Amino acid sequence: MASSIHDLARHLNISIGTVSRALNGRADVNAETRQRVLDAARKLNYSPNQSGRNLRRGATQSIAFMLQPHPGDQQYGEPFFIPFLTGLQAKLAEHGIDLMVVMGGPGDYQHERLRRLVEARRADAVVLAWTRREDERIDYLTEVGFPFATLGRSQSGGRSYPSLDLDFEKAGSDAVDRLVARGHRRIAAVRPLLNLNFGYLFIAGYRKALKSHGIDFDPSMIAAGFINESGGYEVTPKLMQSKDVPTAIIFNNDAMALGGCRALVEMGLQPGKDIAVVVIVDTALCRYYSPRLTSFRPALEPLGQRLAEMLLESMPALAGPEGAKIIREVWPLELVVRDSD
Amino acid sequence: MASSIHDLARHLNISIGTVSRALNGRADVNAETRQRVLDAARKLNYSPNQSGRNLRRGATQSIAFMLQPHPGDQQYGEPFFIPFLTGLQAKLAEHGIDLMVVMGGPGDYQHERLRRLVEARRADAVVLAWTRREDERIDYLTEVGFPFATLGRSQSGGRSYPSLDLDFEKAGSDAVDRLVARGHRRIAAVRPLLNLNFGYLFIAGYRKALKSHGIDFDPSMIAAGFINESGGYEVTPKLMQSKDVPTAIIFNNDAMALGGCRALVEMGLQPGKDIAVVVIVDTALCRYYSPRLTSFRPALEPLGQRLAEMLLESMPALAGPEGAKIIREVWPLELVVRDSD
DNA sequence: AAGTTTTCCGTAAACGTTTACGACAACACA
DNA sequence: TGTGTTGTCGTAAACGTTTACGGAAAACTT
Repeated sequence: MASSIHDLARHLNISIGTVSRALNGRADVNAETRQRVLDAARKLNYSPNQSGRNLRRGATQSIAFMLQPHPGDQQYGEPFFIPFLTGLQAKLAEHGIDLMVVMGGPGDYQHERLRRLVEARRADAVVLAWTRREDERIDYLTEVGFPFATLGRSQSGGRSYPSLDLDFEKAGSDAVDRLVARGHRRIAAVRPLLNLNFGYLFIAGYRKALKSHGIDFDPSMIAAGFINESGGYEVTPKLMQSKDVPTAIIFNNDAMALGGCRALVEMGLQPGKDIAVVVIVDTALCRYYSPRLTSFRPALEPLGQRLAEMLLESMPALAGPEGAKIIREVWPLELVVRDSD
Repeated sequence: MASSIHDLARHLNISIGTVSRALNGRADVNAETRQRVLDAARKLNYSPNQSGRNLRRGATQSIAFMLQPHPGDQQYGEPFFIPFLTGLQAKLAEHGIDLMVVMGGPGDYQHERLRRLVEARRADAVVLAWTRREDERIDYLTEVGFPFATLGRSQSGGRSYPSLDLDFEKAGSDAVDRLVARGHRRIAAVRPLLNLNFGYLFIAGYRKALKSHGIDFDPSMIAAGFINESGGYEVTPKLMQSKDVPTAIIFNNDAMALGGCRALVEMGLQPGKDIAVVVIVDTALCRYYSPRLTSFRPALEPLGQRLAEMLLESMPALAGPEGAKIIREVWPLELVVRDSD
């Protein structure tokens, strides 16, 4: 069943070298023989064995993404990542590169996994997510010189790798601006528990905006929880117990917001009426909840596409002769006004 | 940076053959030299190049899953697949096999993609989902003799491959039984639009149960839509326009149910009070909606684990000498009683 | 017509493994 | 001492590609 380049060559009475050259579009092969090779390849439906090609080329023509549960949590954040990966895959496919999503098990120590992947050279590069402020994966990859790009910023690894991030700081600040403009002064924020970078950025923007409006920062207006439904559900009641109750809550993502709203409803409060709710990272859930939640929405699929481009351009082997460009970008989040604030 | 088996051999003053044998745990190598090799391998942190190994072994030690948008729709069904893939990956990892999720772009013609994957031998086997009654992918794979397993049954390909499915027929029938027991006679069903097998099974169970209760089947009680939120939203009003309005609706999955409930609320009906709602495939969304939706819940992660086992046992190359066993199983869905019926 | 360039193709070496085969030593047995 | 047996290892071929190199023929040039 497995037809190799030898079969093809024998069938055409031609050398395997020529066949290979014809298939790979090199210049030094006669137009007519090339056509014959192409036809025969289709007829015998030959397609080159990846392992052989990889070995010879020293590259796998594929890029890995580690989809892993949020550390400390059991959530994959898939409503966020799936559209992102769709974009990533689409752009890579244009360059004939495969995307390989490796799933990290719940109890998996991600770093070991990454190490194996890199050392075995299963992929030519890797895309990282859930970036932390100090990220040992980034340190490791820069140290061994393995190509990668990150979704999200970090303070590790210098400026040696492409990264693409959303402007959580601006979104946090815009959210406050908007709520203040609508008359709120007691504004709470729900952030992720661990030291994920986007959590810091969000809160930084939140505090900056409060200050600009002359509102004192009150630590009891901030709560941290797992970034899923339960996290929001558990944490929201605490905010409502402070003596000076908030009139608005900004959630760091929509899963948390859904949990938060559930808690509010159970406390007899109706989101959007008795208390304003704004969401920073809106995946797909916000628009289906009633009331539909006002949110900041990232352009996930374009984000994936762009990161693919940036990664490719940073890799000399793939980018062509003009060499490696390290690009870093921060994208805005689009405000989507709905009914909850 | 890339340390090969030659480096290791040279460093130990030993032949590469012996190194390879030591690393692969073969019997004909002295215990002491094996230890030396292992130590040196760790020290130089050597790990075998996958491409070389793949080429020689004729196997990639990895299994592919195509995660693709539901055809005709743009949804990936990720709340369903992510836990499933987690289980799949966990079991495969026990055998040292990687799971490679290849993302199909929205406009992607899946069959071409599959063909490329198979012909290039990027993986040793493939796991299929979204199985249809007649499935050209299954026909293709059986024809070329490429190992695979399916999540879901099909009528294609004979009994030559392992398959694991949920008992949608029983769930459909149980749902009706339960609703009838609670006094309903006008029971509607919302099924997926395309000829996906689980849709047929669900409706088959539904009709069988109706018959057993002496209720005539009424075609206007069935609606078909995209299996996402919008699908449920669009289709539900039609059901409510029939002259003899349903008092209960069974949705084929939770995304559709959410959309359906949204439509009902807009019509002034409160799910769980004015009209009963039951969901067949509950991923994670049901429990967060209010009222919490009564549903049939699949054990997704175990499902993935089991399918991995079944696939492995069907592959002589991996299963060991006792050879290939083709297993097919159908698993029950667990009823979770909540507040919506 | 001889020299020079161009076009096309075959040869063979490499990429990093695994493994069949044989070699050699050590040991056992008669 | 000769013959088998066992344990351990080295040699070299293979897996399917790609590509540097060189050579023969064809096409120009003078």
